[in-house]
Amino acid sequence: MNYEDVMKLALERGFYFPSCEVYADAQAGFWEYGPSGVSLKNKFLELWRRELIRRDGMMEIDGSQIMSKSVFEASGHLGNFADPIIKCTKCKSTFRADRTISEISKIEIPESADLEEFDNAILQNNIKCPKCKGDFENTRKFNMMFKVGIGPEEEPAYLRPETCQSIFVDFPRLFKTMRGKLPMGIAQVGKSFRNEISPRQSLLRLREFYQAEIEVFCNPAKLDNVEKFSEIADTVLRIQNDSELVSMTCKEAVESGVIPNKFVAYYLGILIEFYEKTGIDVTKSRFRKLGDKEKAFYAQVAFDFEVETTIGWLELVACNYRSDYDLSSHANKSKEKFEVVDDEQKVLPHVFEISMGIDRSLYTILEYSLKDDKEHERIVLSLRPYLSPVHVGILSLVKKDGLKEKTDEIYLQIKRKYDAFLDHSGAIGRRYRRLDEIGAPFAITVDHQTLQDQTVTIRKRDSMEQNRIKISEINSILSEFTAYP
RNA sequence: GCGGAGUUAGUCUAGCUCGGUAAGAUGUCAGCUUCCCAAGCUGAAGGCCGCGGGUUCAAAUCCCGCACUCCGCACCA
Repeated sequence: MNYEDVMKLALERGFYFPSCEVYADAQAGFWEYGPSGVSLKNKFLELWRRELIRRDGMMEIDGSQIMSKSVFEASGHLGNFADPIIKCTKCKSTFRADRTISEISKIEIPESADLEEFDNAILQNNIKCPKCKGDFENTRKFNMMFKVGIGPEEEPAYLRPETCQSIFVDFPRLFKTMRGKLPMGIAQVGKSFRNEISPRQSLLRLREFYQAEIEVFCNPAKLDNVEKFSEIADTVLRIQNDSELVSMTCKEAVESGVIPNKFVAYYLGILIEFYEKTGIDVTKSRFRKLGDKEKAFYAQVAFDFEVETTIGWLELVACNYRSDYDLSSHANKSKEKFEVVDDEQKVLPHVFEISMGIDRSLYTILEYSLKDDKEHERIVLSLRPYLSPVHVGILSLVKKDGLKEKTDEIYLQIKRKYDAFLDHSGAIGRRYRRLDEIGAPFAITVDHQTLQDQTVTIRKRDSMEQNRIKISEINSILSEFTAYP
């Protein structure tokens, strides 16, 4: 199913919808998760914790969203997380200064250059607005961070543009107090904020968005000394290097040099094993190795994990080898010591990060799971049972003859343990269809026979087949089939 | 931010040319009936027609701004 089908489902069934929508001054790029969306998101994150955090023995923190100016001076975001832009005085169109100059005059100025360099180049080469030939205003920087004023004096601080900065800043304390030992993974789930020029496509480009970030701190001398590598040595990765897409095992990727070392390969391996369990078809995915121009300013080696969707390739995860960029910057700025002892030697750890876009991942899971079952005239959200917002619908075939009461009784027995939805009203087929649309993998129906022999029917979402089971078996069956893998 | 297309009940759409205080389908809720896959009947709720201003006795309809959504450009998780 395509973007519009997913969007419609999201709006109608409470997955997500625009923020502040009743007001005309609502800004673009802000969306809210409804009940189904929150339930899906929570389950997705639980899977992430199981498959990455616990699997690798990482620790998880929860940092502030507002961070001090110094953090972003050190991280480089104040200087680099900004585009030089120029605005036409006549038609008010805005352009990227570096791109416009290179297109018209073939002069390459790095985007981090002084603003005067852009102005000079524009003057000397007589560069005019490509649309209306008007003159440009002076070049200015558009920083994508949201600035906030703290307290009555409005002391400047910023909403974090990525969650990981608190991980870097907290690293010395965590290493000391949590008995740290390299390699050490620290993870965080939370909101990040970027003042995008043009937010677009609901969850896919937001100004306020969720990230699940993992920063693994390691000894740069030991990047090929990875005990756990054997766990993923035979896991297949699809890697796009330049224009060529190749499928190879992690072991082959390291041996051929496509991936620089076992350390990076291990994390790409467990990442793809995680995504396999979300229901996304990983044969439609790739790790795209980024060229120098595409990489973020802090990255030494970068792979984007992308999945093919109906609106094109979508970047879900950025995997960056950040070297000691962050720790040395924070060490210099703060004068704190960020070195740690590994094998009786002082080292400044290097960092490999797995920066996951949660909202985009959830969208992609929905798109891959949503099916149009034309034969039975229904829309089915075939989510993996452990990700479904509702695990089971509890239905009475009819309300009368005590069936309603019996149904309520069963619902009460299981509602704390499972996400169960109780429904008595309307035709039974209609209720099954509704459950199909929110992805409930099971429906339990109480009928007249239930009152005689304490059995119910259990219906499976994907096959629509029904079996009769004992009430006493409901718990063990649901427990088995809604369990995480 | 630019260019193009849109915005009328939860959803989809009619009405706009030719101003006269909103229509249908579907969905939702309640009841009856049937009793295992969107059946039927009855009833109800739900819309300051994206927002603001103007023209007019009167605006969903005409005019002007703005916002948002979608498609391209550029940027990114």
